Amino acid sequence: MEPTLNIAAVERDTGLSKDVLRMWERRYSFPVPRRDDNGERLYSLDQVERLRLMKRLMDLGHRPGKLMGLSMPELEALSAIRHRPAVAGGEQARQELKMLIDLIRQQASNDFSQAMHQRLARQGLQHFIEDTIAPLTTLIGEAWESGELEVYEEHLYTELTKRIMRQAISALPPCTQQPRVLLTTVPDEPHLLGLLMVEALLTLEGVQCIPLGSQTPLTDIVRAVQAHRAEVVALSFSMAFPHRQIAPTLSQIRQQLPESIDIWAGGSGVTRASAATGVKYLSELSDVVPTLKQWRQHHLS
Amino acid sequence: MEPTLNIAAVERDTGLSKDVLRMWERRYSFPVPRRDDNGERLYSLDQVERLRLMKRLMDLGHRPGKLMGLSMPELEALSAIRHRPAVAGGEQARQELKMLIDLIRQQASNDFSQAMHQRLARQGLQHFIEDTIAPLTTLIGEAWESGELEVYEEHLYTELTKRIMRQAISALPPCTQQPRVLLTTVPDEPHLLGLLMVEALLTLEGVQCIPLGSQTPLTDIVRAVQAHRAEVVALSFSMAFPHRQIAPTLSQIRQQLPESIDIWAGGSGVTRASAATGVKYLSELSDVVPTLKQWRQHHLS
DNA sequence: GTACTTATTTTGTCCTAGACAAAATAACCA
DNA sequence: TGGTTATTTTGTCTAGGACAAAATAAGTAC
Repeated sequence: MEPTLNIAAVERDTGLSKDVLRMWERRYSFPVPRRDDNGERLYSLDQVERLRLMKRLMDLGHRPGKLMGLSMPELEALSAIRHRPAVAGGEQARQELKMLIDLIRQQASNDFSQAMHQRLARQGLQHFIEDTIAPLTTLIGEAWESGELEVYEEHLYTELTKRIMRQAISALPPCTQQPRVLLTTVPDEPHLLGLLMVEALLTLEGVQCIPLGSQTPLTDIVRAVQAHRAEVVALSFSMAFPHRQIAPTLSQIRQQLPESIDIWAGGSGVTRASAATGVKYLSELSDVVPTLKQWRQHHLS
Repeated sequence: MEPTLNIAAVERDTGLSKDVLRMWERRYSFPVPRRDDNGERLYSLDQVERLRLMKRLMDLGHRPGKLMGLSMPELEALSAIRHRPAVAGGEQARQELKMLIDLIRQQASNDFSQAMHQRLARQGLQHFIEDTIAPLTTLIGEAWESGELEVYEEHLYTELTKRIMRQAISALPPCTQQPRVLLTTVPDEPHLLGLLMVEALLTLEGVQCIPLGSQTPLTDIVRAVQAHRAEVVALSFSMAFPHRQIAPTLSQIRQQLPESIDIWAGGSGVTRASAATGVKYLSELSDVVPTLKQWRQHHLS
């Protein structure tokens, strides 16, 4: 007797909303789940598996209409294609990073943490971020996109890496220089790793950071900015965040904050988002420090 | 021109689902939002504020039907009532904890972190968790329930405390003893602090912990257990998690895992949940170590 | 009065099916 | 080839009906 999932469970497991699941059934005749005595949908594990794959492909820019006609092997083939260029840097550097990922895949968390700590000690925080964490996170992202990595492996990587980052940040001396930057993500966006990298880079530049963690309601972001007298709000959006919602979300925050306060939006999700007025988009990690310098030049002269 | 929120924004800001918002409007005639040209709901800030308050009260066990008739001052009065007994321990201990909370409220994050580090060094990890973090988190919870604390203050507390905890955990030596415990939360449950306390206590007992962070899809929890050959899955549910969903969620995981694997469910949310078969409920942090000892006695003899 | 069982109310989540706007693409023209 | 305009695609909103599980009230036995 195979287990089945109701529509709420499928929403949680796939990230596709109930509305979308029902609409696809209406429009494309997929997925058509069984029904229980009460007429409620019961999805099979196969259907959920396919939906997860389709969601992953859609986060890469594919459209549901095109994916519907494809068979499972065709979808997997599509997923294996590299969509973005591989990590820059020498072949040796790349091999080293691959080895770190292999540790995650072999469930060798202790070895992974130890190796990362060593790299941090050797490279120093700034280079550790630029040359290890950033490219490694990109590699992890690519591996996930192409289906080589399980979600739980990505979770483990993220959790272990967050620990190292937070540890490194709290080892830095407290800062008192301008500006004060409030860092967080909006609801439905749990990914915090990119923002931690930003926080580390900013802290290295002497910026006072106020880290609110992830998923702060917009109302509370606005209130926190006022309470902390922050001059900048930094928000991050991942690929998985519904990119249609990014611009309206940013506009809503913009609307409730005085013009004098900067909003910086970053993360791999923003590249596919339409622009909101009065918001600075940082598409690369390397944009952070120049944007900061620009702010200081503009406000501290 | 006052800003207005559409139904999706209200869902994000209040945690009340669109279905619930529409149903309340139909049933109780609150909230009745304005409509745009397209007939879509536009909620005012006042309505959202009231909804946030009602959600907080409902997480405490109040029912919407009773709350609907009340005025805003009456709701606030209701919220100010203590629902759970205050933190145990002497008056002096309590005052010290209150002072820590005050640091958060004064936006003195650095002072807070420093004070916490001092306490950790003084008390040692085990007592730090039992005598500082656990009661402090309870106090924070109470302050939030009674409306004394803003959401962003709770976020800041959580983020700073998570950092200290993670730092303390990674300072411990790697463990090799049985069992292997996989720790995570389910989707829609972002609160990780309680689980970090459990992880620390378990690590102190020599347990191998596999921390997946928060919000792992159920499918991936199951896969991770298999891949890591974990013997125990520890899940945590906060007050804010829809308690109706706890039992079905746990049952679903139970269904997909072999009987030999323990499921431990904890957090302040589980006390209001109905029971799922084959799941151990840990209602208190102090249940963790006894439950572990029981497991070891049962499996390692 | 207390403990237990049984009705009733309350409440959230699911359902169908229609509508529309914004984004993405195709078609067109310069 | 580049830029503008139509068309298609897609997600999200809408209304109102239905039902089951949880919570409460009512009833019954001790």
